[in-house]
Amino acid sequence: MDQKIVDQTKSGSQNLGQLMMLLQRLEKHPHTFGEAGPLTPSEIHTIDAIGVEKGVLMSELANRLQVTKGAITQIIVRLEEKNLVVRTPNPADSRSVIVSLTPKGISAFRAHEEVRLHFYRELRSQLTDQEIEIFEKCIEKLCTHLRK
Amino acid sequence: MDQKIVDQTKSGSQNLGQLMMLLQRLEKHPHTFGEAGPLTPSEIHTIDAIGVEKGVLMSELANRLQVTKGAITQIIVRLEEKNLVVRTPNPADSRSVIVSLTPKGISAFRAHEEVRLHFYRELRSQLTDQEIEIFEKCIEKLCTHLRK
DNA sequence: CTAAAAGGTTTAGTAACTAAACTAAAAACA
DNA sequence: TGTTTTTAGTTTAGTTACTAAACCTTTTAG
Repeated sequence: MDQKIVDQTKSGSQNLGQLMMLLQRLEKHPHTFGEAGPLTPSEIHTIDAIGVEKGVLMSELANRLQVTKGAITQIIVRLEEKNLVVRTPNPADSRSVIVSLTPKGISAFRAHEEVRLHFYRELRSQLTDQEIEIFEKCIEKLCTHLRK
Repeated sequence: MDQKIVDQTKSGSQNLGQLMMLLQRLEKHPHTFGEAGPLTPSEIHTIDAIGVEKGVLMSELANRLQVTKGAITQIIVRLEEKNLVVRTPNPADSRSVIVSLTPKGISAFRAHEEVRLHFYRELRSQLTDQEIEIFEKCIEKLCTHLRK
């Protein structure tokens, strides 16, 4: 009777596990984005977290990426050497440092955004409007569920 | 007009990015499974890939986990030291080695399976039957899409 | 005005790899 | 059959992406 549900749950959770594995694998190797040379996953991830809007403090970045301040210092040094970000002193508080993207960094950000969008558009093209709606809802649920 | 679709695609791809980040974060720290002590993500992942059915060759394991043979040797040495796996010579081919789970390893496998199932059941409980069906379909599409 | 907190950096150490050189056994070939 | 090539696995040295802890500087609080 409810053996069917048990089996469904099992295969569904396995599929979800599969998906997680594939996503992880996707984000494992360096890729070239825009004018920037090949960037490691954590480099492009950091650029993504800085964003194009305005500068970010080191500590805010550590917060967004959920790593220690020391880790941020290290990766920002590397990105600065590659001319993808700049560090400017914060006029409002001389302890802190504002990190922002250089034009080259912005180009990498845009290129990465484009890759994501392309991927997602491709996926959407294979689904009906109703399916898309439900899928997005599920992803959001999954996210809130993971954040707990 | 189709500005709406553009915006939807953008937010959807951002949600998917969010999901990827959360999944990555989830699989970042060691956890305790069954009788085994705390296991790192790659340790439990390897145990998962070995499975309870029957032994696996080192090379098959490298294949499943998509890492080099050297990486497998290293992690299997560690898992063997922790008494979670055993290496037995392959009677059919003396070059190769069969890896299989010890009772302690099996207990970790089961515990991990249970965590996944619990997580997935929880998610399902928040969705209607129809939503579940569509969600699973989307996950499968996403998987095949990622494997391309 | 001093003590504590907050922002960053530095250093040493770890996990999880890779690439390349290596050994041994099995398969292919000629 | 004997030799070459391939396959299975190991070893080693080096890399990336961290963490934890000690350390400066400023800023904020009592």
